[in-house]
Amino acid sequence: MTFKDVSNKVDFVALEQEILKFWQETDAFNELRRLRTESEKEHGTFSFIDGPITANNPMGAHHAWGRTYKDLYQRYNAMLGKNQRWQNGFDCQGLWVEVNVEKELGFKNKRDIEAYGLAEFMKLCKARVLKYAGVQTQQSMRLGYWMDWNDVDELNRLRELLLEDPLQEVTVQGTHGPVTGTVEQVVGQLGMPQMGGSYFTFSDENNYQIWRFLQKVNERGWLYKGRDVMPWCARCGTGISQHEIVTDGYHDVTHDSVFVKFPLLGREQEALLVWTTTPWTLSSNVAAAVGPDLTYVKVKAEDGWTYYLAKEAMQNSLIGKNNEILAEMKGEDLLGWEYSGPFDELPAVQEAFGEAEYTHRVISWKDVGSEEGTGIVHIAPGCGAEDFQLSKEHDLPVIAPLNEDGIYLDGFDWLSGRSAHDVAPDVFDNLHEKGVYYRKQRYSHRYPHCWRCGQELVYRLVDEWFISMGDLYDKPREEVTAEEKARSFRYQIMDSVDQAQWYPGFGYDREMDWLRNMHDWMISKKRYYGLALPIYECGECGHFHVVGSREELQEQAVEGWEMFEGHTPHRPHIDAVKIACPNCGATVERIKDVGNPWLDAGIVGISTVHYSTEPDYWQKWYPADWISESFPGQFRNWFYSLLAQSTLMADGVGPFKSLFGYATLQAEDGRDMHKSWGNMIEFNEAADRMGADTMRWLYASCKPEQNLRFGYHVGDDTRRRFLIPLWNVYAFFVTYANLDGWQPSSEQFSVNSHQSSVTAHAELDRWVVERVKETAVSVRTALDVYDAEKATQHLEALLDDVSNWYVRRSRRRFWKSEADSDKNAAYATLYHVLVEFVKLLAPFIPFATEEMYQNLVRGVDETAPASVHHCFYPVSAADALDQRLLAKMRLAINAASLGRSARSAADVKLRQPLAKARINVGSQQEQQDLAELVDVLQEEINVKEIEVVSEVGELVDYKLMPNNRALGPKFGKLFPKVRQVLMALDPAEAARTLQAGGTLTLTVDGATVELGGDDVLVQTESRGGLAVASDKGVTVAVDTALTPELVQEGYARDLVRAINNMRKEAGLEISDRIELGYTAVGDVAAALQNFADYVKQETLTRTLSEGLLADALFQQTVPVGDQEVRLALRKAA
RNA sequence: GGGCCUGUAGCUCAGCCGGUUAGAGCGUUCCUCUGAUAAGGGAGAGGUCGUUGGUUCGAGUCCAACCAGGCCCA
Repeated sequence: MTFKDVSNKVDFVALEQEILKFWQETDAFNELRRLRTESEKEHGTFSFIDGPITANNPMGAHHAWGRTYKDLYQRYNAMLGKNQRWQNGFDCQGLWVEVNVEKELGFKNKRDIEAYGLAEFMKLCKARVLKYAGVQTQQSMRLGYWMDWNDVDELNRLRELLLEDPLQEVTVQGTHGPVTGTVEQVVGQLGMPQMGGSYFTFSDENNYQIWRFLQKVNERGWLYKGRDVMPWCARCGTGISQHEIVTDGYHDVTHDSVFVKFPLLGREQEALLVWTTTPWTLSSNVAAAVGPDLTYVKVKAEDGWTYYLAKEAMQNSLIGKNNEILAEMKGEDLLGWEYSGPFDELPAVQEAFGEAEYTHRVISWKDVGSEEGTGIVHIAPGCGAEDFQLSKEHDLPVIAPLNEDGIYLDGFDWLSGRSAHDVAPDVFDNLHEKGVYYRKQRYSHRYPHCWRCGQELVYRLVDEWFISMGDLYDKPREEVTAEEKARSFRYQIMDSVDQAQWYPGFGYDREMDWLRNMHDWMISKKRYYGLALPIYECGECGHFHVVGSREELQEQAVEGWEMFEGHTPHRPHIDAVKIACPNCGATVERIKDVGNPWLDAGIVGISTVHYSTEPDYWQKWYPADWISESFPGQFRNWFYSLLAQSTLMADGVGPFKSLFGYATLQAEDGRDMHKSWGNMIEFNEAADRMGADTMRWLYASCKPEQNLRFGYHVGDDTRRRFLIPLWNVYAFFVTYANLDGWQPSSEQFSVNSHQSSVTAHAELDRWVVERVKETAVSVRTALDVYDAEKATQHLEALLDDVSNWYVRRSRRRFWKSEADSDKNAAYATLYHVLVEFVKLLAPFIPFATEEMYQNLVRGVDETAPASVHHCFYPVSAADALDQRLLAKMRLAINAASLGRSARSAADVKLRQPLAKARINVGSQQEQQDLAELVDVLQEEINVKEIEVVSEVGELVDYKLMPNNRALGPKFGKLFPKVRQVLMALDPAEAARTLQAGGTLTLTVDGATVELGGDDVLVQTESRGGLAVASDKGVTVAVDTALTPELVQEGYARDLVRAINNMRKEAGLEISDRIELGYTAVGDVAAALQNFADYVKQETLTRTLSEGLLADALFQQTVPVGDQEVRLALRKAA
């Protein structure tokens, strides 16, 4: 036996596990790396920089989508011979890790962390990262993702040792030998050249490169400390940057909003009516804003008060119907009016107003509208971003009420010490007591929430560190001068965006849109576990200094270095180091803030390609040829930070040449996947139930720019549509090749060296080989522009042609017992097709293709590459394809399909032979092709004769249609009448005139109109009584008249089918001979006599005799024609 | 509040510069083929092209408004 036997009942999941073991045992990935190091000289490199995955949880099905693309294109490029870095990345620092560790420890807020101890807390954060890096590594391998993965056991060992004691010595196996150090030091070197494996953003190198980046930012004068009102999470105790808040952060919630009276000074029972959705901010009210152009009214209300509010807001605001309008005025008429505020009794308010010598007053703000609220807006500059802006314009005092935890500071009387989140009811009561409460209202709106912990945000006045994005000049980009560009970071980043190809194209516009609109980048976070911002702000003189490296810090350190020595640059140890202020010499400590996590992810374009240590390596791999991530979110996150940091570090050379983005993975019900909704699919579950190849084919074949609906139903569909038919072809080949003991010859396959003696078969062989070549061309073309969807379509079309035409048409060549040149050609051809097909498919479905390759190729040729993934991708010249042959066979496939369709329309089953089919095609070439294909078509359509007719009118009726596109513009309003007259003509006659090149002369409204061939479309439609089918210029008609001979032959075929079915049910081998007995009368009996040879041959029957067999192995009664036939068989000796 | 996208069969989606009778896949019903088949082939049923106006000889396609959903930015 040449090949390992293959069952057509395949368990893909079990097979994938076998292949994983095989790859591990043969060290297949590392062998590929060795091979590509060698082929690099000839084929060059493919540089991929991985966007880090957050090492915080197990992977979901959505991660597998992205990782399928990443693996697919890396494998494809490997098969092009290109060398690669194969480095995966883990995102390791930031709030998400902290939040989860806090949860595990049952912590409520930041104070719990401080009490627990920073050093211990950091240790747990790093350990959590190592744990999930291990989990995700395992899962990625299960997907078939080939990368330079870390040994998962080693990651777990480091994690355990770290938890035990970070300062104990450890030795691990590195790329060029053992690496020794404390556990903390070794973990800090993960992913570095001496260690290999995935990069980890908590590595020393990553952190120090961000230091260098921030130093450069500062050198340009773009780094500054800003005071602003920012969205703030009270639970996490940190500001949330603009990058983080949009979309993900907004949720619909319902709050109690309140209408409050702001009594006007010096007027009795007169007040501004003001509305707010955030009652806790009333304590910090400073002003009331009106729209200068809005119309306001003075209203005598039912409660005896006189209110001022926007006219349009009356209905939504005032209680009752008996409110009398006393006067109308413009908003600007109210400006400067003074009022008493709702919390004037609070010490903090009195202090702020006293210092500023200010009273509450009405100010103007053009953005005030009257659709919501009262048209008079409560302004609290310490509690709202727009309010804060206004305070700068109008020189208003700022009252900031909250501390980091969202608790009222001292000076707010009864509010002090309470959380802003739950004071609303008491604020209402308090307003009531003071007589300024009007009413409350339930109000639903989109309100920002913390993207990590889910709590509602508040707006809080803070000091944070920012990177300036620079001016946005009010002119087209091409007019921005070099000097202006040098000042504005955003324009430099735009230039990097220009340097890349964006797939799909709208990604370019989205990124540009973000760059035009983005604010300065807030990079600080008042947290613990993350990048230690290397900013040293002098308490004496106010100067701040940025340290650019560990070495610089050591040089400048004046105390605390020994506390830090030997540690990774994280809190708390880094905080011990103090430097001398370069300006005044005072001792300065690091600001306590850590960095925005997108700094960690964005620097990897620099830090992972040996930027500072190996310039040659850096030059070789930067910029990346390709990066890929999911679109939503990444324009303002990873794409943005990668572009920004790389552009500055690489002096204007953008980080990637092409970017491929894809949309969002949804559940089959069309909703986002959420654990709590029960529609979440974990990666492991999907891989175990569906199989990784199935997932990969599903992902590769979908439209990347559209949201993908993922689930087990689409999985089943994908497997049935592609993997199973592919496997069946493979199993068919192996089954028969083994039966025949066929084996591939050692010389290179060529059609000529394996030519069938049967002309038609030789042509079929040549055709399928051309189809493979054609597919290789189109798949390469698609993959070269990252169009996996198109590539899979070509590959599916090839499978259809191989399975449903080539193998089906060739089946008998494999069955027959003589081992002649025809059979050998069939084997050689199908073998060649399968091997090439498997290579074409290898990047898409690495498991099944490996299995097939091992059996088909490696099993018979020990000199072949050890894995299909070590092979080169099939290559063909597009201009050398035999287009004639391809078109000819396409015509045959098309005509056969139409023939079956015509039979079906006439309700004649395919087993019933018919006398004749008539076929019409347009061109001479096609007519000639058809004439050469009559044998094929006779078999396919099951007719005795094929007649090629040159005149389609013999098969169908003509129908005339106006060519609207031509006639519409020509006749305009007259067109309907022209159309009417045209339709009234005799279609057959008119068609003949036009086909002869003549023109039609019509009389329309007394005028004469000439219509030529371009003006009229001649269509055909089935003629009543004929079985006809027509498509794309091909028309097939079948003659459905039956003769007794045809009927008998049909019976014979029915019997063959029934007998073969019995053989199968009786459990006979395909090659077993049988003896057969029957009882039948009339036509059926005649059929068995007249077609005895045919029946015997088709069923491997030695003797066919009337009457039932005495010791039958199997017998059955089957319906044939209108009678029941009794059949009995036994195995022949 | 501004901007963008989407709305076509039960489901998922095509539909070019406005042009004839609006298509495909899945599902469904019926038929058929099958010694590679967990497959294949054919036919049928299934549509107010989100709504309302407009432009035009002609609108799924262009324009306007509205409705619904999504996204981006305030």
